[in-house]
Amino acid sequence: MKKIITRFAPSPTGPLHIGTIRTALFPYLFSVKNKGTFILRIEDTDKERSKKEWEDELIKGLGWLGIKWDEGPFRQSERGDLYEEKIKKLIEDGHAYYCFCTKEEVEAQKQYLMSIGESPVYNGHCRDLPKETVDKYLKEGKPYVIRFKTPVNKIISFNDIIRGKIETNTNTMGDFVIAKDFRNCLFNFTCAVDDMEMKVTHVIRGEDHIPNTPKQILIINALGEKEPEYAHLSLILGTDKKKLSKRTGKTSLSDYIRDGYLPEAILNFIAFLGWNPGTEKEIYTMEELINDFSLEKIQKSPAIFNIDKLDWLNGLYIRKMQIEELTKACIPYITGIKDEPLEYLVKIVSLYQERLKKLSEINELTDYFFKDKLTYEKELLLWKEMSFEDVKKSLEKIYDVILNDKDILEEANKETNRGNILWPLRAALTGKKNSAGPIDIVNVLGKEKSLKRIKEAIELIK
RNA sequence: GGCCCCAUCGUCUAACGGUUAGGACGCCAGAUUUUCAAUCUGGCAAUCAGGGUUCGAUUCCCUGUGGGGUCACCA
Repeated sequence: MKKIITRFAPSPTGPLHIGTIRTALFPYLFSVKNKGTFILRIEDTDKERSKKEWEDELIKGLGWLGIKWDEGPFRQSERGDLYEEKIKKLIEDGHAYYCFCTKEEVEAQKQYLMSIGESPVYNGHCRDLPKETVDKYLKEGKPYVIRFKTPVNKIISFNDIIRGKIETNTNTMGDFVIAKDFRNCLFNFTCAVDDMEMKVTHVIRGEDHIPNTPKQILIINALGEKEPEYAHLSLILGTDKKKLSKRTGKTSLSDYIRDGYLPEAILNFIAFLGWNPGTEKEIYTMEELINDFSLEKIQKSPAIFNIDKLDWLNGLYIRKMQIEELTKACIPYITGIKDEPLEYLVKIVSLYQERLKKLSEINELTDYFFKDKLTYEKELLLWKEMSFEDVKKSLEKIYDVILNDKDILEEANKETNRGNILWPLRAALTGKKNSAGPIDIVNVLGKEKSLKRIKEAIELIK
């Protein structure tokens, strides 16, 4: 069987989008599963919008997720010679031609055609210009573009692995532009040439490329090769059912990294947006994904990005982490750290491991460990029917218990309701409505600090 | 507007043409509990509409509706 070659071909024109990750993940999984080759190709033919910083972010992001490529990164900006050669060949063979129409003329045509309800395509004005005229215009230095000579009224058909047969009449696409000049080729052309030259067997990409596919097939065929297989992934939508955008939520991977999502959770979540193994298992490592992946099980309909499920998954992966590893991951998020030893931080983080959904939450949850003095309303110390007088008595009692190293729980159980002891203690130690268990906190905070905070609480209600 | 794609709980989804339409997230209730989580138990909740084909349609076909994509000298 032919060796499988897939590619991920992003444009470095902005932050790494969460939807883009999926168009990287699926061809990656497919190629690794089939022991194929996965190529990273940077499509940076748009010199205005392509930036090195975006490429760096892209590569960093893929590394963070654990998506590894076998070949590349290849940059289209470095492949100009190849494109020039191919475009010349197309012109020589009569598959492409110079067009001298101005942008304005073409735009006006398009508007007109749309207004009368027809496909807005180029009218072929320069399609059959006599050679002498072309030479004359070129000599005069008249601005031009190069258009592909699309066959008239022909059905281009391909069998999409995910969607089945897709047919397009060439009349709906017309003679599209493939290059501004020999050194400035456009997307459909460079993409087709590269897929062909790199011997890509499976093009797996977003469904926004479906309309481009027949154009690319035409180009590849005109260059004398057979087109690859195509698989078009549905898009990821925001909660407003529109293409995921900044308006409806965070879209770039860096935002999610900053919030403290784990790569395992992002990967697991993204993989299950539009794919599932057909079983009820849904917690998957990369290894397992590779093992169970198949293009046939990919969903045709678009999926809405549901942050609640990601949060749940992330919490799950956080709970599975080794505590020391989790602590190290949390440290960058804790703003109050001075020179506390790692083992102390480990104790703090372990108090919150099962309460954490995102690493970024650790700061607010544990800030009381890093403050000298807590500020809170004295009402916070009140538990159910207690009066301030009751609270004061409770706190004084706990003070005595801790001072004399007595068992806190045992003492609390002597009360009619142990909340009478435990709630004011918790509030005094943390200054918060919700927290980890007070006895655990005393153990981490230490006797001296705990006593100090209880004393401060007693002062507060005086 | 032309062309193309899509359609099962709120969301992600399962169901060789025959299932009480299953699971997960979320939500609600209960258990546990000093709070919040975590955990466990239970509950609510879906086949877009109308026509066919068939003994039987979530599943196949047609039409409609809805949503999305695309129509660049962007990718």
